[in-house]
Formats: sequence, structure tokens, C-alpha cells
Amino acid sequence: MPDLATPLVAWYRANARDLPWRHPGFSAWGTLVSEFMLQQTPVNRVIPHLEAWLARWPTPTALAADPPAEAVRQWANLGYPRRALWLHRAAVEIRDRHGGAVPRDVDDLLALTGIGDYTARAVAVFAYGERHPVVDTNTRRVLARAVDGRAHPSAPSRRDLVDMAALLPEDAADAAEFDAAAMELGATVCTARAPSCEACPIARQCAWRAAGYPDTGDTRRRQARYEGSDRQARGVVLKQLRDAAAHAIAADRVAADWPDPQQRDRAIDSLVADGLIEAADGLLRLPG
DNA sequence: TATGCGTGGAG
DNA sequence: TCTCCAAGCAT
Repeated sequence: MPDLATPLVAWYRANARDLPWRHPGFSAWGTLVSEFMLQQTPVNRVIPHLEAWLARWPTPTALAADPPAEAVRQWANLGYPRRALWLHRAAVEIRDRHGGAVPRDVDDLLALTGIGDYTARAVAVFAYGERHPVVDTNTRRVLARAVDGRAHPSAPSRRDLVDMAALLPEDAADAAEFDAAAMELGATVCTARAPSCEACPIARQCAWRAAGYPDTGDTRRRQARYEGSDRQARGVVLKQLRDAAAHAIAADRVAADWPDPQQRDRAIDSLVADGLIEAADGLLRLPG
């Protein structure tokens, strides 16, 4: 297999975007918060929310001291609001189990609510300089193309970690840069749609390019329609509760104009089941 | 392993 | 307009 790390890291050093979490001295807590926010939400939308979040809660202990309702409100329109709840729970766990310090061990990180294979390794590597493969949608696409010669990665698998590990430089600092570089390439050059292969530092090593850019093996699952979905109904209900100046709203006044009353009720029930809202005495409110 | 889960921008 | 996509996670 050709050496991908050397040209990739050289390109990264010259072309990396200036992002807040790449600044020297950025805290491990800041890295953890940024990774939660970046789970399925684009960088440009995350940055202002991240800065506001860290200004309000500079440490896990500070967040843990406030009720989860405040986390859900501060999350605003970032999407997937369960992440706000999970981040709050993780902050409580960090306070109670780790003395308020974000752990650096991958297994300790994996044990925190809302942290999976990606986030655990991203924090261990980018905040602490540990040596691990970091696998996300970008690195999976870059490897699918450069190594496997396919336009799209196959379904996510534990094998992805092994494949990424096989390319990792020995030195931990080099490995961390390689992880970041593979992600950055996927985010800015080797993109899902219309990749900029003319600007790619590993075009000469790319199996997909060598094969003539075949468009085969697409196993992506289609996203369900959003308009009129349960997800949209949940979003309307939660937004109303987030924006409410009053502490609580009468249940029958929430999303009162939603066209399908059964779907509205289902949305409320599922939000309660998720712990994103609480229902009592005919009132709905964010979780205290 | 497959599915449900928000929101907004780009093409 | 409408489809695709965005540093995933829990179940």
C-alpha cells in the first residue's frame, strides 16, 4: 500500500482551516463539547454555538450544576436535541466519576453518555495526544476511495477502526495529525458530492482515480422525508417549549395547530420518553 | 445490524 | 422545488 500519511499530513499543515478547537490551549472540555455539537451538524453552524456554550459553562462541573433544561435551551436549533441532554449527563458523570476532569482513557470516555467510538477517540487524540485511529464519515469516505477504489464507503463496521489503524503513523503526534488530516481532506476536498480531485494531495495514490472513478457499491440509506414527519412534529413541540418565557405550557396549547393531533400527541409522548420534556398536571416543561 | 433522531444550506 | 448531506449515538 502506498504511503498516504506523508503527503496527507504535508497538505494538512499547509491547508488546515483555522477552527477554534485547533487553537493551542483549547481545553479538553471544549474539545468534548465541540465533538458533541459536530455529531451530524456542519462546522459553520457549530462554531457560534460552541463559543456561547463554553462562555456560559467553561467546565463540566459548571454545566452539571445547572438543570438539563438549561442545556436543552442553550442547544437552541443545533438539531438532535438529545445530544444536549446527553452532554449534560456526561458532565454530571465527569464530575461524579472523574473529579470534574475530562478523562483521557478511551474506555472511560466510552462509558460516558452520548460518547461512542468516534467521539471517544477524537477526544483522546485531539485533546490529549493519545494514539488511536479516529474514524468518522470523512475518513471512511477517504479510505473507501483512496484504498478500496470505491465512490462510497460500505456500511459502518468495527473493521473501519482496524483499517484506519493500519495506516496510522507510529509516533502519537504524527498519528493525531494523520487523523485530523484525513478528516480535513474528506471535509474540504474528498467530499461526498463533487470532490475536488485536482486539488487532492493523494490523487496519485488514489485507487478510485486509478480505476476511473467508478460509481459502484452505493449502500447509503436514504433519509426519510422530513416534511410532515414525527421528527418535524417533535421539533415544533420542543422549539415552543424552548422559546417559552413562562416555565411551563398547558399541554393542549403546545403545537395546537399541528394538522395531525395523533401525531402531535405521539411527538409529545416520545419527547417525554426521551427525557427532553416533562409532563405533569396538564403542563409541559423542559426537564428540571 | 437497522432504524429513529433536527435543522439548515448547497446544488 | 426537492434531494442530498452534515466530525454519530443509542437501542
